[in-house]
Amino acid sequence: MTQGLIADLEWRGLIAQTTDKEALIKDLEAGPISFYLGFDPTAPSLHVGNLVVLLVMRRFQQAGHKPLPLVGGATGLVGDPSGRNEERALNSDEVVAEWVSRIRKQLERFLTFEGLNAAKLVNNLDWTKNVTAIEFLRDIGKHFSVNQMLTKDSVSSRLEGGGISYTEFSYQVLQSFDFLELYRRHNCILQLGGSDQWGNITAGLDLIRRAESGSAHALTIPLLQKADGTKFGKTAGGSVWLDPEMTSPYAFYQYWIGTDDADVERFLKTFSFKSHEELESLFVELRENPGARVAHRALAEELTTLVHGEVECANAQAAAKALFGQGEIRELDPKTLESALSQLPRTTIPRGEVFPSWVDLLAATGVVDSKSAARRIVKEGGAYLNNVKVSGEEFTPTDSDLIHSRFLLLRKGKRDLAAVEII
RNA sequence: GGCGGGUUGCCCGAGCGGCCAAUGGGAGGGGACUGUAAAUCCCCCGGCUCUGCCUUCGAAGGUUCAAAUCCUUCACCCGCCA
Repeated sequence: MTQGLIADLEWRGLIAQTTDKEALIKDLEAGPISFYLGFDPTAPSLHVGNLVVLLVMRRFQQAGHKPLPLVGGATGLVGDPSGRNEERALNSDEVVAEWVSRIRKQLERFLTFEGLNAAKLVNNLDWTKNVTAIEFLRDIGKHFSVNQMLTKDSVSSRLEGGGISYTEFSYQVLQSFDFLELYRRHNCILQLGGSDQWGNITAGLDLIRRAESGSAHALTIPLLQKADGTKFGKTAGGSVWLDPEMTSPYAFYQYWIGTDDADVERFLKTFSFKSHEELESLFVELRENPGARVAHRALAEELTTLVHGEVECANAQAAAKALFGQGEIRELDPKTLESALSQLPRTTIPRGEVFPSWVDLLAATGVVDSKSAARRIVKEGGAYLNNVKVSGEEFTPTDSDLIHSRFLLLRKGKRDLAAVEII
């Protein structure tokens, strides 16, 4: 397996930059190595953008290497300036600690914590919290040249723009310290990261050289770009999270189904663990018969299964089939319908209560942001009840609109759905 | 510390006393076409008890019949000088 790891990553377009590639390959083939990849807790959950690098970590583990997934309990308190043109808002200790624990839990899903090359979760707060400011300045800071620090992209772009605080300026020193500590404690000789991490990672290599006369490697992964130039992993509603409470498995599945044709091949190469042959045949299918969306489905299925499990994936698929099916929604059997609707945002109305007007109902379910927006969408012909367009503002649903005398299915546009349940 | 410039809706950016919920672009939304894709075309894009009303143009006061537009103070940003 170790054999073509780097070649495989190259085929997938997952290598942006590496330090001496020959030496890296040699070390990788000489036997299992320890490597690390850090995630800063900047939100309560990881998102699909993190998945890109996380799955590269998984590939390394499958090739026999030992992952040290790091959660930035310390760095998350400071804020990484990379890729930002503004200072980050600082979060409180409690909030960051909470996010750390949630992210740890998520990471566990993607790596194996058993066997010879079991992954080991680490938190940089463990080795930074007891270091005094003086120790830090003397033992670590002394190895850094401010001249060099200033040349890092993350810093220089901020010097030209909105400025940078001493706090964020110091970030690269903290991250370097992590690499040094992991090198010392676990003989970690490789750090992975997004391509925006190159500067931070190489700073760590320098520190290892100066402090320990040691040498290590860096490998960065390109930031995933979308064909239309918009940000990967964002929808109108915000980021696509891995936490099912924040992005439902259904919404997660739908995100991948909606992938631009022009992006599908690259996304599959980035995320899929299928064999090259299987992938190639999907690409052929995509080219010859894009309307069938076979590759889109394969992508959505594999990722939803990986992140949410087979059961949730099956539910999301069943819901998609039921809700987007050409068939008459009323003819779905109650069980299928109920499980499909359970994937959607849901509003309840006590049985016997009068129904709100069409506009009020749309606003209440959250498919639109306000009543004005509801009126607008109704006028434009974009509002549907039970898959039938309802364009009169005056309309108010009645009992006869209920499916199986319990549900209403509201839709805005092609795919923005919500359920109303009478209880 | 001094002088000057700036802060406008999700973002960029016009407006510089009434004709301003505020030009334009982008993002976003709906419709048509197609395939839950892209491109294209049309429409929309503060809120509400919607032919009208209410709240917005960094914050708070003030002038005026009338302010995003004028004045005062405060906050933040950006230049130049010290």
